[in-house]
Amino acid sequence: MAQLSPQPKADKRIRIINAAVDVIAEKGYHYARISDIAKRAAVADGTIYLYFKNKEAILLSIFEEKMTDLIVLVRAEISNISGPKEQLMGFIHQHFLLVQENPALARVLQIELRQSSRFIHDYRPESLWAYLRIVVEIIEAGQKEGVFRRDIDPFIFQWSLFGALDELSVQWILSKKRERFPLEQVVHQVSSVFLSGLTITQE
Amino acid sequence: MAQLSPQPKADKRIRIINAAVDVIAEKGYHYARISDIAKRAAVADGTIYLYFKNKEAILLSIFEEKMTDLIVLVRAEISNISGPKEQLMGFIHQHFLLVQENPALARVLQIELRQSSRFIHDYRPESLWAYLRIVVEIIEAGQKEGVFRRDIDPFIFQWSLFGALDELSVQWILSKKRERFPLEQVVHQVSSVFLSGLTITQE
Amino acid sequence: MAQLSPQPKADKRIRIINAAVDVIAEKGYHYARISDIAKRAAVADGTIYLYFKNKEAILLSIFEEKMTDLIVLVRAEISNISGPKEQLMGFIHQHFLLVQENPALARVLQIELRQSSRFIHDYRPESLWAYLRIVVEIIEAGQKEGVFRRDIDPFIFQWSLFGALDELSVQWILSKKRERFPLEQVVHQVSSVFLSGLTITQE
Amino acid sequence: MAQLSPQPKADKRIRIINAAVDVIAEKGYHYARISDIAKRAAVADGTIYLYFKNKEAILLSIFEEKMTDLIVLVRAEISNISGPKEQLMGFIHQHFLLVQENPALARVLQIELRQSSRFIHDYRPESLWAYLRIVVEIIEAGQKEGVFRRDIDPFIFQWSLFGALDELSVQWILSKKRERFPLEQVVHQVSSVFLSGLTITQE
DNA sequence: CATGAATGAGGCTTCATTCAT
DNA sequence: AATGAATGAAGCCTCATTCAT
Repeated sequence: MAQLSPQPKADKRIRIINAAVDVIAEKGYHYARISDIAKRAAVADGTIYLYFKNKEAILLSIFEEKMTDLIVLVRAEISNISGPKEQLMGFIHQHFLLVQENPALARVLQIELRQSSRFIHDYRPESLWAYLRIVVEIIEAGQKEGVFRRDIDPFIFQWSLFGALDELSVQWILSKKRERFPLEQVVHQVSSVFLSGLTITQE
Repeated sequence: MAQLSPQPKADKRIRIINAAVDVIAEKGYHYARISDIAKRAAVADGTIYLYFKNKEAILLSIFEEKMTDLIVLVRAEISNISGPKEQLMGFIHQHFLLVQENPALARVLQIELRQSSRFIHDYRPESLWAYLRIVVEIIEAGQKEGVFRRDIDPFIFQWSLFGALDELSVQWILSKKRERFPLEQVVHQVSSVFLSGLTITQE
Repeated sequence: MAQLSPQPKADKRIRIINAAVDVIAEKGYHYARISDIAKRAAVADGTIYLYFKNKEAILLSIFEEKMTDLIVLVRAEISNISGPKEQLMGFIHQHFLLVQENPALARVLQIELRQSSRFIHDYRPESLWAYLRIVVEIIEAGQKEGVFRRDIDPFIFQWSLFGALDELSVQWILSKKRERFPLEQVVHQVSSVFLSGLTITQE
Repeated sequence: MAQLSPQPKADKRIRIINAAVDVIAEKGYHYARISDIAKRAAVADGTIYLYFKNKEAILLSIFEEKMTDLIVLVRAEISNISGPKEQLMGFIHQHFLLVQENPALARVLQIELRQSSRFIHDYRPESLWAYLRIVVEIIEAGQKEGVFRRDIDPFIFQWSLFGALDELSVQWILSKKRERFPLEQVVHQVSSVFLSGLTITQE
């Protein structure tokens, strides 16, 4: 039995995850069939169950693993930037950059994930919190440095910002004519509003 | 034969819609069974199909009808307020008030609706746009009056604000300990950030 | 309440029967809905159950009543003809004439009736036998007169003839291009074959 | 674990087809439940859908596949016979033989098949035409040889004969007391009538 | 580890029939 | 007698999951 699989080996789990991202992004979680994912991953249906407990576990694994990657990536980018305002802009920039470069993943993480009742009801999305912790840290640093208003609650702010980024991303993903909707401009506008709202006004 | 039905003629259609809101909010669209909705509405399963073409039509009807109500309500409230800043605060206030008073409906409108593939793929959520048009009108008025920054794109702003309101609502709905999360404070914080971000700084 | 119904009155039963013939001919027995029949008859769904026990009873009533009419009609025609050969030709002619003039009824009697499991399994189609008795009587008369072969079993002959008439009618009804398939020629051919087969050859 | 399944690998598809023939013959197409067929075939309900697109496809497959078999069989028999008259008798004989040996199949092919609206409306029953082509070929050969009357239209004749065979088969199948109705005699009578009707009379 | 044929639970929907008016 | 809104039983079909090979 020679090497037949296009990719080396052992990556079967990764192939399944990536296939799942694509298929779920295309059809939606509830309309994505295991057999679709298996076919795209070029494995047998049953093989999926060697790597994942069930369909929902795939979704949660996507979330866990991709978010972990993203956090590492974003943290790395942020660490090269100095100044809380600049870091927050960097975060916003990175977020949209990732959306732009991984629209399928973005769609799964932002829309489809919420289809899992476990995700909504029981699951504690630690990874999402870890992602947003980046924002909180920037804000708290800015507040300590006296750059950001102390009366802003970082907890509420993080969800406001995330909600805005999320919704704009969704609208961008769903948008038929994305050219009318350049992400660079979105980055600029969002940064402008949130930073103005956050920054202490020198009066 | 005493009067048993709580609402003698309270139209079955309304009963079904409200039952659907409750059940879908509880279990999620895909896990809400038609028979659950029928039972909650105290009608036979088949009766639902006298009023709605199919399951998805219930979801879309909820959206259409409830959004129409909301728009009327919010517009009425806004019309009593003068000044763009105050109106925007009023809008934010109203949004969270409605969420607080109709958590099940809020959940359906904000989370479950997105489960319908038709909603995502084909459907044009005119009602949502009509709702957000309220925001756009306030902003454009403020820009004309010179109260709001002209460089803010109302289109992007509306989605930022909506995203923030939406996400905070969701978090509030999902939040086990809502007391730690008083909506009044959320209103204050969000208004503060978005208004500061939007308002022209007098320097 | 003035006279509103287009037809005098009391004819509701007849209206239903005729509506049923049309609808069943169009859609087939199992795909014809009671509500379709009711609509075509311009009565309420429930009204049908004042005249018929259930859906199957409509089908059987169509059979009973229409066959009774047909038998009277055909017998009347035959009685004007003398000579067994001429009478048999007359019967064949009448059969196709009726098919041609009442294609919907023909379809129901010949195709759709067999959809009723009761018709197939329990029901004794006396009316059909009465119809075919006309054939048997002609044959037996012919045999007595020495015109028809005595070795022909009228019982088997009646079904042969009926099968041939039936099948040709069905093919004619189903035929898209009935012009290629003129019933007059069919009458001629069928009469020719069956009469030659039946008549004593003068050798 | 002894051998339990009667036909180890006797392809499930064949088991399903045969089960469907039995169940449909017994209860009629519209009253035959998929679960009945599955039970009789000793497979799960879902398994049927691995082999057939839907219920109607089972019926059409029965028709296609069984007719193909029948045509081969009948052609083989006919090819051993010389002389158009003898061949036509052979055809009639074979037809009733097959009915006698496969009453369930005969019932499905002759009665139940017509329940499928697709069969009636859209479907072109090529296989049936192929079956009847055997008759047409015999007649045309006989006409060429001068044995059969030239004024007989083979197209009309084929349907007459088929209708007669069909109706007699149905009556035989439905007949409670088949002994009163011996197929050998039916063969003889039908052959006699149709051959006399078809053969050129030597006067 | 891998396969993929087989399973079978379960839901949406239809529509004949009922019954309060 | 007539209505037609309401009923609810029942079936086709899907698809996540299993398991013999």
